[in-house]
Amino acid sequence: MIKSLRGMNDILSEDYERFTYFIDTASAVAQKYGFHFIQTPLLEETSLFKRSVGESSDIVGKEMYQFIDKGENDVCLRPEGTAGVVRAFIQKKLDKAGGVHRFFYHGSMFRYERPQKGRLRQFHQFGVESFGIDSVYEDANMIMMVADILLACGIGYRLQINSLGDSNCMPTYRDNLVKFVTECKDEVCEDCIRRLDTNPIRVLDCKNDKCQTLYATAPKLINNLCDNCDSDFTKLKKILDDNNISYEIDTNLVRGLDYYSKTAFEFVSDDIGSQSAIAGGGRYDRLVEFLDGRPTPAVGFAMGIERLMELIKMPEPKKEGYYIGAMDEDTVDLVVSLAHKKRKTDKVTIDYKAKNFKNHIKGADKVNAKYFCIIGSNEVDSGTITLKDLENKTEQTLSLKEF
RNA sequence: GUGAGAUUAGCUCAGUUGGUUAGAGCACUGGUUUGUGGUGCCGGGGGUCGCGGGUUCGAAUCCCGUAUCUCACCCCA
Repeated sequence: MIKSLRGMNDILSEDYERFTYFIDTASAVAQKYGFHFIQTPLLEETSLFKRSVGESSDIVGKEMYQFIDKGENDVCLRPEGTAGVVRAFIQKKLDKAGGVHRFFYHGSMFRYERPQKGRLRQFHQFGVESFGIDSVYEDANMIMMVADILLACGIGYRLQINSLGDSNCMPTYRDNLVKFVTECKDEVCEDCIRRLDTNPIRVLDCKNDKCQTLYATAPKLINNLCDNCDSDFTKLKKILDDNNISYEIDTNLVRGLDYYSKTAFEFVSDDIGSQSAIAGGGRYDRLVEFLDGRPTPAVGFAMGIERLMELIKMPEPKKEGYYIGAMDEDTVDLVVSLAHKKRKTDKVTIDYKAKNFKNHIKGADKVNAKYFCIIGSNEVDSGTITLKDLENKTEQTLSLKEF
């Protein structure tokens, strides 16, 4: 038997119902916030991700589905959504057009990782990106949108926020942190030594207890923000307070992708295992210019749909459509014709076999039909059919033509 | 990439110190005498016990390898 590749799942039946329910719900919220759908290719030039996500990240370093295509182009399946949207934004010259551009997207992402709960090699994200607004109100707007989406799906969460500083205050802070960690280099774990070279800020969320004890006295970025970043962060907290969105400040919250600055946030769930981040995002004011666009402030987020799946509370399924059954072999033809006619406007389920009443009604219940009718010799003789409403348990008689 | 646990019917799982023909519940399917409600009753189909080796008179059971899943590390949505 040929099986799907490791970490790549089929989505069908109830999973598909949940999946599309989430996308429909999230899309509706995004549209209320004035965002427009954008679809970008699954395959992009590899350098796009090297320049945006960053070569130091694990994603680019070892998790990309990368290959040379038949035209000798170095390409890869997208590992995340933001880079492609930014590329499209620049390619369509929207950076030069000025103004505000707001997009949402959803689709498959690919990372060559060891699969576990909430982590797949092909997974799906719903995300939004907002270009052209440097106001912290837009950062808050993102957080409120995620909160609205999660609320609409009945999903509980904890919100963690932090500020990563900007090109003004971050580099100075990073140097100080490197100095601090270097001084206790003999005591920290191997991973942290590695992080000093690759991405020093990441030492802050090291899970090693010993490291955490050492870092308790490390300089905190939150205390070393420049005036602009500091006042924005204060404002962000006020907006969230004013709108009754509770949050925790996590000074160790570090986004894994290089392009983030200033506001960083993560929505986590305590009910889905160790891969607990269900949504994450933040500001990335420098990314457009890194990708050769005109400098444009931007902010966005992405949600991991697979991680949300088991948390989504679905609405009660409603009875819908018709079930038509034949009592005799020679009325099956009529049932098929009636179904064909009725399907112009409604969902219709039929069985090609003649059965008795009880068996047909079992079938009707199984497909959750709202109306039930059965065609036997009585109906053919009288030219009428009896329509039974399975919800209200009422019946009405119609002529075959009226049906 | 590292470590641990799992894999038996479509699904969830039993299966004794290795011993006849591998079971249950749910699901599926047929019947319940061709006309009014699902839940009742009676039947039926369905398994290369993940795959490949080995030990043994004999393996679902013990050993080795391998694939996949799960959990954790790493990383991230």
